[in-house]
Amino acid sequence: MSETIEEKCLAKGVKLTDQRKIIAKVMTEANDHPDVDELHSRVLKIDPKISIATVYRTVKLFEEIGILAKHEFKGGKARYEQLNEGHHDHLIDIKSGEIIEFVDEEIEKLQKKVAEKYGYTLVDHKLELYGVKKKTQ
Amino acid sequence: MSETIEEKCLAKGVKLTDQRKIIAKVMTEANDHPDVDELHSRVLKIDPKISIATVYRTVKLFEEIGILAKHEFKGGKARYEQLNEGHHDHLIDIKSGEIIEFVDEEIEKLQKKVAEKYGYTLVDHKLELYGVKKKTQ
DNA sequence: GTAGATGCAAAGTATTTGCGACAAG
DNA sequence: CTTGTCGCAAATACTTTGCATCTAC
Repeated sequence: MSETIEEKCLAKGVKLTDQRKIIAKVMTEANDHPDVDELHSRVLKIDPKISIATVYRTVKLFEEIGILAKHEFKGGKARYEQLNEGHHDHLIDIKSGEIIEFVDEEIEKLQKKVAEKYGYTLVDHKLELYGVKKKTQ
Repeated sequence: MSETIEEKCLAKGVKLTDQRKIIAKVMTEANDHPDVDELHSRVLKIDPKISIATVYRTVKLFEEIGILAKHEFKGGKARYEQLNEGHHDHLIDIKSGEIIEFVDEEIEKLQKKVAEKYGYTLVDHKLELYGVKKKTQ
């Protein structure tokens, strides 16, 4: 079911260059949400020749063919994460910057309902929660 | 209850310059979500001397003292709107760019619940729905 | 072999900032 | 008066792009 990024590229007729393979690998191994700079420096550790322009071009391409998701959280640079089957939203710790992924079916349903109510079909959405850790847990 | 922007500036000890008054007026009269360029050109019609730098500084200031909200919708420049008592979220028509404001108490409650579940106190959130108009309404 | 990808540096956008002149309180 | 603001232009931050070269298929 869950194919690798490389398989998806083949399926889409996208050329599999070394650079793309490396970027795919780094993103697959990442379990955070790196921005382009961060991604670039991780990629440089594998191949020090890859340019930042290629990284920009590649994340854009990967986003278009649906294997990466781009997030523009508050006041920062764009950050990316690998897109798997399961959709999720984000809860961001405004102190530490930590990002928690969550799914809430009920909210998803209500969103669809709101769109319908205004005569729209929901095609996408963005939900970000910003919070602070509670002291007494 | 709902004070004008000027009253809020006084209350916060913020100097009321002509430029700020004009920007406040334009934002108060706007019933859309202009970006800084658009705001600047509206402002120029009243006083052609006001610089874009001042507009940037002012919207930032107004955001800090809680009288404007900044939105960074998909792939565009930052857009602003006046913040009134009632909080609302946005439904964006991805074809026309039209923006519909909505409130859904149930979603709000669920968001708080999600944050709680992970041990967080919700301090802010962002919910944007992207949709296309239905043909048969 | 050829279409498309890469690296580089230059060009774009959007936004911020240093500074001397100026104005609000 | 004094502190903060303004306009200007230069600077910054992020991202895109033109072009000559190279590479996957």
